[in-house]
Formats: sequence, C-alpha cells, structure tokens
Amino acid sequence: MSAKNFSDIPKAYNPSDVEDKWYKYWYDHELYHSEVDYSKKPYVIPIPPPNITGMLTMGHILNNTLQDIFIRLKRMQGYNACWVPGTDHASIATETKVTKFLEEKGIDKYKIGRDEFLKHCQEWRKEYGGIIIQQLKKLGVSCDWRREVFTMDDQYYYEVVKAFVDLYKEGKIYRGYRMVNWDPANKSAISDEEVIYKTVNSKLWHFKYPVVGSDQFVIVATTRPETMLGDTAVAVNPEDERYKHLIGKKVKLPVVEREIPIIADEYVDMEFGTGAVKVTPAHDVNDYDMGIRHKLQFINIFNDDATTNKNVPGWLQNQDRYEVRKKVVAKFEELGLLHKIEDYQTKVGYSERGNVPIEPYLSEQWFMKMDELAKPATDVVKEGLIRFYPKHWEKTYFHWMENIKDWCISRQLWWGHRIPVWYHKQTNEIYCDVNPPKDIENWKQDEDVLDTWASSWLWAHAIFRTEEERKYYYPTNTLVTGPDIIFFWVARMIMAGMHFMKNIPFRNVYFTSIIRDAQGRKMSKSLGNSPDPLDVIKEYGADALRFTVIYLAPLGQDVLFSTDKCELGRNFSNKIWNAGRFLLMNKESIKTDPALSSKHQDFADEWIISRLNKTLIQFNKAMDEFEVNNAIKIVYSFLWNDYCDWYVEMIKGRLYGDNDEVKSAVLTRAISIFEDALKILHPFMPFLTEELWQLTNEREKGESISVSEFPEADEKMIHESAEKEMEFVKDIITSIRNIRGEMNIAPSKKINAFIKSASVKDHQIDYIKKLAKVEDVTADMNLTKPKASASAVISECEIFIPLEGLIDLEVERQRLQKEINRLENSLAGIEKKLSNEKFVSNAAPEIVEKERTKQKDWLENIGKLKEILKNLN
RNA sequence: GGGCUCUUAGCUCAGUUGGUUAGAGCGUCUGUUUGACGUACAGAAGGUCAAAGGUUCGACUCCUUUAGAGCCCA
Repeated sequence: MSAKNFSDIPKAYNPSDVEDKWYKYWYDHELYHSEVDYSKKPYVIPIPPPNITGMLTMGHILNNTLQDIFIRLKRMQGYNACWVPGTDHASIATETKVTKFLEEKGIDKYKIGRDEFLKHCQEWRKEYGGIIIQQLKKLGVSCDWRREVFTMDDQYYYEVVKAFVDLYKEGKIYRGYRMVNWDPANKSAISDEEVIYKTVNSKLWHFKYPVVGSDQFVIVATTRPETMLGDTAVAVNPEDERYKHLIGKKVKLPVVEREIPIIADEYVDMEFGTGAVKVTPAHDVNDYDMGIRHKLQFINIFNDDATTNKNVPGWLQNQDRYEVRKKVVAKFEELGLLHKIEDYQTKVGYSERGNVPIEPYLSEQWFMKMDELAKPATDVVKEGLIRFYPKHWEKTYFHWMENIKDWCISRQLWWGHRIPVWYHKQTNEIYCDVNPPKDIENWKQDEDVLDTWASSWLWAHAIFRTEEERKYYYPTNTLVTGPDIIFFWVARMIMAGMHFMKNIPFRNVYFTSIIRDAQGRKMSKSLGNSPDPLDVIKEYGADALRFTVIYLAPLGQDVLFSTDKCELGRNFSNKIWNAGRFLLMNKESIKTDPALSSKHQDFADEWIISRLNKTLIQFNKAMDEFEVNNAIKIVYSFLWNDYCDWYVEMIKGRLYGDNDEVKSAVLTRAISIFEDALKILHPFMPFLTEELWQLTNEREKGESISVSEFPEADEKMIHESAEKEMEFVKDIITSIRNIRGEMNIAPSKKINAFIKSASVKDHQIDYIKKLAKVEDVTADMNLTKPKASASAVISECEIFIPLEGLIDLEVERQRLQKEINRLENSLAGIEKKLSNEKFVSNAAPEIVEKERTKQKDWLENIGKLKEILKNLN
C-alpha cells in the first residue's frame, strides 16, 4: 500500500466536520435499505414512532441510540437488518396543537367544520410533522428511510379500520353508555391509562342532609361538594347500628330540594367519615355501580366542558365546576347545614394530555373487550417466547393483564381514524365495514375517532406492506421502549400480534432507563432542566452524546444526565482519534503489508491479540444479554487501557527501530487490530469509526465500516502464557513507576533498575526500560541490593532502584512498612481461614489450594520486605 | 393498602451460579511540553458494601426484619 500524507490530520477530533459528511454518504448509498432476501436471516426493529408534534428529547436519544446499536451490530454480523422508521399521528396532541395554531390565525375549528379542519391538520403535518425525524438523523440512526410509515398513511389507515371491523364482527367491540374518564379540556373520553393521579391538599366537606319527617340530619362527607347537585341517594352500611333505623327513609337534598332515599349497601365503609355517603350515580364510578344495584336515578349535571347544565337549579347553571363548588358550600353555610370542613389529602385524576382534573362522566362510547385478547398475550410472555429486559417488568405486565378492564377506544375528536360505523337515519340500524354503505345518503357515520393506541397497537405488522414481507420480517426481533408505555403500547401490541397475526410481534423488549437531571429530577419542560439534544450534539458531537448516554445507563437504572457529562464521550472520541492519528502518521514513513500481519510477533503482540479475542467474547455475551452498558465498558477498557496505554506504547520501540520488515509487520498488525476494535465500537460511535476506518486503508466507493464484517472471536487466538507474561512485565513496570512517584523522582531523572529474579527474560527488558523510563536494567538472581536504593517486592522479583543522594531513608522506611502492613493484614485473613478445620475440609479443593498459594507468596514477600527494611541504608 | 426497584469511594454507578488484596468514570492530591492525545500521561489518597439478625467453613452476594429513596397500580 502506498504511503499517504497525514501530517495535516488535526490534533483534536472535530465531530462536526465528520458527522454530516458520513450521514449523507450512508443515506445516498442507501446502505440501510432492506428487501426480502431469503439468503439472509432478517433482524427487524420497529421504531417506537415518535409523535408528529414532538421534538427530540434526551429520552429519544437514549431510545434510538440503543436501537441503532442493536441494528448496526446485527447488520455487520450478516443479518438482513431492517429498522423501520415512522411517526404517529397523535390524535389528541395534534388536534390540540392545530386548533391553537388556527385560533392564533383567527380561525375557529367548529366554524370551518370537520373536513376543512382535517385539511389543516394534513398541512400542519407536512410542515412540522417530520421535524423529529430530521432531528433523529443528526444522531446517526441507520433506519431504512425508504420504509418510513405514518399511522395515517392510506394503507396503515386501512389496517386500523379493518382491525376495528374484524373485532366488531367477532363481538369484541361494543358500544355502551358508560361512566368514562372525561377530559373537559379536550371534550373527549380518555382511557384509564391516560389518567394520572396526583396527590393534592384539599378539604373534606361535611354536609348535613335533613331527614324527611324528622328533625334529624344525616351527615355526609365529600371532596367534591358540587356533585351533591346530582345526588340521588344516601347510602349506609346495612350493619351500621347508627343508621339502621333510617334505612328506607328519605332525606331532603338541600339546595336542590329533592327527596332522595337512604339506602343500605355493603360497599359503604363504616369507618370512613360519618359512615354515611352521598351517592351521585352519574359522576362517580363506585356510585354508578350502586346506582345500578339500587336502580337509582342518574342525573348528569355537567356539560361536556364540565360546566353545569340545566339539571341544576337555575342560579347555578352554566358555570365552571369549581365556581359552583364555592357557591354550593356557601349556600350550605348560609342554610346552617355545613357541619364542618377538614383538611384532607386526596388523589385527583388528571388528564395526561389536557392536564386538567378529569370528570367521571356518563356517555356513549365504544369499548373493546379485553379478557380474551389478554389470555394468549399473557401466555407468550410466561412461556418465554417474548423476553423482557430487564425481566422484572414481567410482573408489572402480568398484574395488569390479569386485572385488565375493557378499553374505551372512542375519542370525541376529528384527527384520527374515524370509526367505521354508520347509523341508518331512519332505522338506527348499525353498519360496520371498511367501505361505506352503498346508499350513503341514508346513513350517518359515527362522529368519533379511535384512540391513537388503537392504531399504534398494530405497528409491528402494519408497517410491512405485502404478505410476503410480513412472512419474512414478522415477528420482529427487538422493541426498545420506555416502561411508561408498557400498558399503552407494549401489552396491546402483543395482544394485537397474537390476535391478528397469530404470532408474537417481537421476541425481545428492551425497557430503557429514564433520563433524569443531575439532581435526579425527571426532565420536564416546566422545570427547564431538559437540554436540547441538538445543542449537545453541536457542542460535543453525536458520537460523544451516544457514548455518554450508554455509558451512564445500566439496564434498568435511571440515568442522571447533565450536558457536561458528555466530556466523557468527547474525551473518549479524542482518545480514539489520536490512536488513529498515531497509526496514520506512522503510515507516512512505514509501508504496511498484509502478508506480514502475523510475522515478527512477540508476547506483547500475542497479548493484545489475546485481549482482543477475549474482549470480543465478553462483548458478545454482554450484547446477547442486552447489557449494552456493560458491553461499551468492555470496548472502552480494551481500547483505552489495553490498546492505547500499553500496546501502543510497547510497539513504539520496534516502530522507531531500523528493521524495515519488523516495522512494517508491527504497523500492519497494529492497524489491523485497531480496525477490528473500530468495528466493535462502530455500533456505538458510528461517525468517528467510519472516518477512521476510511483512513486506515484505501476503500472502494460505497464501502463503509457499517456494512463490513464484524470480527469473530477466535478461541485459538487466546494466549494465556502471553497474558501471564504481560502481567509480570506490567507488574515490574508499575512497581518502578510507583517508586518514582512515591520518592518524587522527576520523570526526566535517569534511574537504573536492578531486578533480583530468575524470571526476567531479555526480550522483556526493552519494554521495561521504555515504559518505566529506566536507563539500564540488570536482571539477575544473584545480585545484591545496591546501597541507597528504593525497593519493591512482587512475586518472583525484588526490584531495587539505586537513588544515591536522592533517597530519603525515612520515606523509604515508611513505604516498605506500609506495604508490609498491607500484606500482613491480607495474610491474617487467609491464615484465619486456613487454620479453620471446617474450611479446609468443606471448601472446594481448588479454593483451598488457591489460598495456600497466596499464603506462601505473601509470606515470602513479607519476609523479603522485612529483610530489606532491616538492612536499609 | 398491593407490587416493583434501589441503598457499595466525595459524586454517579459496576460487582453474572456465595470463595477478588471489593472495581470503573468523574472529582481530589502529587508530578510531567516523554516524538498520537494536557479532551493527555504517570502515581496516590479514599469504602466497618444502609442497619440488625439468620443460613454457611465462608455473605457485598442467599433468607428474615428494620430504616430510608424512587416508581407503578388501587
């Protein structure tokens, strides 16, 4: 290979020069496009489609970095890797956003009507809906961009509607007048999972209800006084002696002046409050059940925006629920019927999207029956066909699945998949099909759209467009997502997969960590503690960000992130860059030759090759277990500690020598090992590794490290003897460096070393000289300790560094004594063990043997050290 | 109230079936323009592994209890 001029290669790695260039290269060459190919095994990742209203967050960074790591690794390992990207239409979020957007322009959504509004949504989506995808590209993700899917694409839309029709025809979808969680801000029902309970400091109001035909009162306590306007009973426990005589009587409901019965129901907790509860069947889930049991009247007192309706007294109509609350309480006080007000902590359900307290509200909605769908989805996880990482999420999953409730899937919104049901204008007959009825003029379509999750639950198979693709790519392999959507999405996708495809949607689910700020707080817009990932990428580079996030994120643990932690990744990038720079600079004067790559090897070469193969074995094991954090640490340690700190330093001697063939062999080998390491690192830091790999050897146009062959571990390349020898040499070098440090000898000061040992070989001496910065090394079993020297004892060696005029005997005495103490402490533990009869007889023989060896070595070392200390002069 | 997770160096965390002289990164201290890198190199200090009890020859690791932190569900 020809020498090339690398002298202009910058000292510091500059990611911005490199990243855009290679992303464009990968994109233009369509390196990550996948087609059905029966000669290869597929490896598929369906992206969790980001919301079109969303902007890139640190959560996306972690999630998509992980996916990119998995897909890049499998691609290099020869799989037909297919990472399908896409976006989610996000019904409520988008509708809210577009409504506001139009309001700002003075357009009212109700005035322009549904069709016109949807046109605006589509336009808005075209304009802004792809932002997050563009942002993701900055991270370096290797998605198959020709496969990008949007949940409102024609084909996907059809799949969603088809699923509804099928389930309806199977009797798994029904329409019912039920109590639902009502979001008054969005004027829509939401599912149980979209309700977030917050603890709030509130009051408990105690009201006196007069008993009809007596001067007695029943006292009821409530956290929502305004709902008394819809009370249709008072309930007590049938066993409650305090109230037995009142059962069957009536109370006159104050303010509304309605007579309502006192009923007995076992649901009532005698211990709570006064033991008597007001019953509002239309506005409380438990009261609803009681209302059904006792055939009570259901009085709805709210409009769809949670203002009061005409079912309340005139002076309280059409007002906000909290306004009415104040007025009701004031009225009770005025009437002398307010018994007392207590401070009370309670949990209030908030709408996830609307961020307002939800109102339990009776309305006509569509529901999906879940029990039958849940069964097979539970089984496949129990049987291990789908594996969760970390595994403990299975418990949460099972608990939810075993207590699953029917799913409210209709939403009173316009943006989304409209429910494919038509009602006959005359007969009210229901028509449900993917196609509208032929005599459309006689029918009226249901106004509602489906819950967004009722579209994204089909994601794992609906992203594939043909039967052939589905056969080949489905089931997908790995889903990477946050545990916060285990019910919303993961569980439902498994149900959908089992029901529609009769097969699991994916084999592995990797639940990511949650990214928090340095203080451990969740990242949120309102706290302003969430860095913009694009700024971080600009400052540190995408590779540095990717590396840092993965390095900080052990499986199942939260990540405490702050921007400055990216120095970790930046420093590592720079280290790798400079290792590459070192090799390239040498390439200017030394020819490389693949034919020499295994020539002129010594133990240092065998050692690094051995370490490389061990690293690969450990790395593969970690990745198989989805221990990505562990895997990156293995690579990091190999590259920085083994390759840079030791190997690069060790080859310098030969590289600067005068044997051209040796020089060529050493450089060729060093580059080849470096290239393997780059490949292992590539899934984590794709840009940097591509840049360096393109420089270390001539590459064809369109070639890329990302589609090169991943190195395979070779057990035969593991040299235990070389590793042992290396440990020995490292020990000697470290001991000498330690003496230098502790005795405060400047690195520039020339010293000599005398090593009393039979184990030091000639070919090790150059390395000791170079790495320990020793002028001259004398190794002999029979040498005697020179005067005024500092000493170290390691196994098989006594090391003496003559320091005439430099040595402070007191410091040396302390050094030696400290080492003696350390060894004696360790020895004491071992001797205690070995003198224990039961240890010697019960423990495994190899363990006992190990302890005996240690005892012998340490005793010997202590003896030598004491001898040296005694004769210190 | 039920479930899950966590508590190891100043900070953030590793520690895989019980046997290590308990590790890493950051931070701290000392020294260094050594021909890749000061975004670096070399060396050092720093831990009764939350507490108590139990099992065991042996516990950071297994069991029980307690205390504290966080998350999920009701």
